[in-house]
Amino acid sequence: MNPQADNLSFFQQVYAVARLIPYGRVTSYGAIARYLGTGGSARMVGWAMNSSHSTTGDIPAHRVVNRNGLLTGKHHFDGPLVMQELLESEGIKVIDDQIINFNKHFWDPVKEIL
DNA sequence: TTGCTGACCGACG
DNA sequence: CCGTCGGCCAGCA
Repeated sequence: MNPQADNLSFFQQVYAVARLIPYGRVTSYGAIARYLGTGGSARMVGWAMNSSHSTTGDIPAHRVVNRNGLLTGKHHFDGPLVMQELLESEGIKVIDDQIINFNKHFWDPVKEIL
């Protein structure tokens, strides 16, 4: 089979969507995974973010949180407080690693991107 | 090469 | 309500 059957690899697709996240908005790993059609591969989305530091281009990984709006991956940044600071810098309130009004800031690629 | 782990999610009991 | 399990894919020992 052609490894290039699809346009881009799974990781590349994740990076593409992550870059499309608008300022002051957040999304979840599962939402991205669902948009890619993988659904259950939500873990790979997080793994892709882990490799995002290796990729060229700005990947707003701080705008990607888990389904609960919890900053689960904050420890993977330069510091455990970097993610929260970045979100607050964009007008998103974060208390105890939990995004306030998460639903209001939530950005679903499936609904936003057609 | 095989096996385990991982920034998750949903279902089941 | 809470604990547990399976699924998905890629990287690493």
